[in-house]
Amino acid sequence: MVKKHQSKVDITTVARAAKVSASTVSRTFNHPDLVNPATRKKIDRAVRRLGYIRNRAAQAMHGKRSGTVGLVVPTIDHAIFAELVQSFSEKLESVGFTILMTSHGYDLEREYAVVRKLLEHRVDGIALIGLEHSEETFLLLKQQKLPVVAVWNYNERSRISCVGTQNLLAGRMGAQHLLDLGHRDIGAVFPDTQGNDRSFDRLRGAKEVLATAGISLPPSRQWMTPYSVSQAKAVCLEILSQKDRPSALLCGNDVIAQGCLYAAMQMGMRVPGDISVMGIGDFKCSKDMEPALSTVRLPARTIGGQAADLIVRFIAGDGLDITREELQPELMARVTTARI
Amino acid sequence: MVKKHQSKVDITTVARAAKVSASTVSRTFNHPDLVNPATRKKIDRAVRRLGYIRNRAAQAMHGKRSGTVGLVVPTIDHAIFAELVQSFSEKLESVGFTILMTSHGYDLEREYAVVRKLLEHRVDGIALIGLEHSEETFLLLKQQKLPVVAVWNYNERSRISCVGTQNLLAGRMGAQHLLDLGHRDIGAVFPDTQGNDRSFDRLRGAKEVLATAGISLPPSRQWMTPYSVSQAKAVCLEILSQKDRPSALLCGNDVIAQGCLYAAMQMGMRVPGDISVMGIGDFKCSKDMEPALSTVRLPARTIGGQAADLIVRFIAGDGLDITREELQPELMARVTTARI
DNA sequence: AATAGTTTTGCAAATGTTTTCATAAAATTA
DNA sequence: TAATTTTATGAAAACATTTGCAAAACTATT
Repeated sequence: MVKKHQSKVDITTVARAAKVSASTVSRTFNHPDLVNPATRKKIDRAVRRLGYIRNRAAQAMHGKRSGTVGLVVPTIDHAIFAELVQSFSEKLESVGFTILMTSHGYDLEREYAVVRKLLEHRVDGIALIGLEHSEETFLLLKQQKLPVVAVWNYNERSRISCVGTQNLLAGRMGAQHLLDLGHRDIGAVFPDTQGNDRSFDRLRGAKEVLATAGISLPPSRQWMTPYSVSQAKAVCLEILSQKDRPSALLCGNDVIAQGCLYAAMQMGMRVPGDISVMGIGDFKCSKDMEPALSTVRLPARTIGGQAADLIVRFIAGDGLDITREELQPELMARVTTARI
Repeated sequence: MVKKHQSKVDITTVARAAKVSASTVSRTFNHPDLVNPATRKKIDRAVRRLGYIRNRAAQAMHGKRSGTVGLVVPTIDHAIFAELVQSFSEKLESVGFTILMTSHGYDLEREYAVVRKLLEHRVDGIALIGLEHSEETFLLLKQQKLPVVAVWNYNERSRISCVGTQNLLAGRMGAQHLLDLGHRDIGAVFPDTQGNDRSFDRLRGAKEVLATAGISLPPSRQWMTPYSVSQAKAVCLEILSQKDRPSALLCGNDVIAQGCLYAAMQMGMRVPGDISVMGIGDFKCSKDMEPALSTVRLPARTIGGQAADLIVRFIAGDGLDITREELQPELMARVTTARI
């Protein structure tokens, strides 16, 4: 082997090496059945020898699909979307797509920017978390006539296809559970609901249920903390140390609930003896916490999988009508909540 | 407005609408200073009106960079890489790159396949987790002359550039800490070290230190569990319930340690009173656990940030010499470990 | 052996950009 | 005002592929 393959090798390099035309090489990749097995073997060898790698960019220029799907999440830094993202991308990768993942840190302006970026890359489809997006984003997406799926939330009147649960229901279930256990003085620990419809709906659901039971949720019974164990713990330390504390805490999600648990533990309080703690989400390790966390299960893996299926179906060209798939949250009454 | 812009709008559509040539439109994007502000405004308007979005694929064909960086992780489903990935992509996104993320589930064969896929997409650079990869992968990467950075591990003789810590050191520090506290009967709870050099090195480091102290780590003192709170908890329940249990447990990472903590709690055992638990990693919430987890801190955010910097530098063209950046693990002695 | 049918291949056009080079227009200098 | 420099624009080639069409090479059928 005298000659090193320094310079970039493209399809014509391969063609020359195999003594065929570029078209034939292209065909070996895209329609192998149309080319003579013998030729195919020759070409295969050349490809291997030269270390040729197809250029998706060039393919994509022919209206061919790019083979990528965009995934837009608020953040990657948390357990929250981990299972969702994993099941979503597993499924898509299994049918040959690559995921272009971007995050925007709960900033809908930045979301618009990253969606644009994905569009520049000519993704074959886009999945977004949640149903709250800027008007510009919706417009952009509509204009493109691109498969789009909102994941995580379900809403019967959503402007785009969605697969997820009604967070409203989850909020209701959480509150109802506490009510059923006899709690009347309930505190809510939620993240900022700005640009976060999941959280907003959950809180709204909870308030609804409480209201019909004649219980209000005054500002003094609401606390705000981002989705962070640390910060939630800090907030809860304050809540728990005030003498007039609620008998139960409904948390915006399991991360916050975990913070609460740790706060209680640090103060030597018993859960659920001294205070009940209710989460929302049911993350992978919630059932293993000590005490095991009562929560409302949102079927993340199922959602991710179905969302992937849906987007694949869209890309395959089964129309683009708005499709909505609802999955049900489920009460997981475990140890951290008890009758008062 | 009579005519809808149904058909795909490309650069020439815009050019026509703005009554200029395609070149000028292209220039407005790539070298705005070369075009007359007035023309630029005209073009801007046309772009906006038509909803034009540049086609990166077509750009990429000109040797122009694709604006993407590939990130290959074993899994997205865990806390383990969350901080790393977040800081890595934050930094890259801030300079205009988009992340192409793929996972392989600790399978080095699949890793090869996904790397190939990234190459097809003509990423401008690739970051991989760890330094253990298949020979084929190394070959492929070398052939391509592409910026490549291995993240998480440091090794002075690595075959590719790397930024990370010596997991060996982390393992040593963990073991040493337990030794310093007087523990002589130590158990190790680690994941399978197959295809996971991080874990392998940590265990090796621990064994080394123990050996020099004259302590061996017989099979009966080693347990295996994947990185999962649930499964770690299950394994630890067994460990703790045997009457001849070690006085301290060194865990492969903080997720496993968390499982141990929960197991102890469930059995009503005191940590560190009845048993000491040591983690490795120092995840975001480790300091907030109750009791606060003693662990060896691996500076994930710093690693992610520096890796991103390095890859940007590579892409910018500052040569491709193998560069190695070492970050130090740090002992975080907290509450879960105590003098025997 | 001639014909018809089938399989395999290559040519050339097309895809959406960027960039080099040339040219026209405007601004500056003498 | 003429000559020179600068600025702004367009034409066309280039990039790495795919694909429609047609030619060439086989096979099968008479």
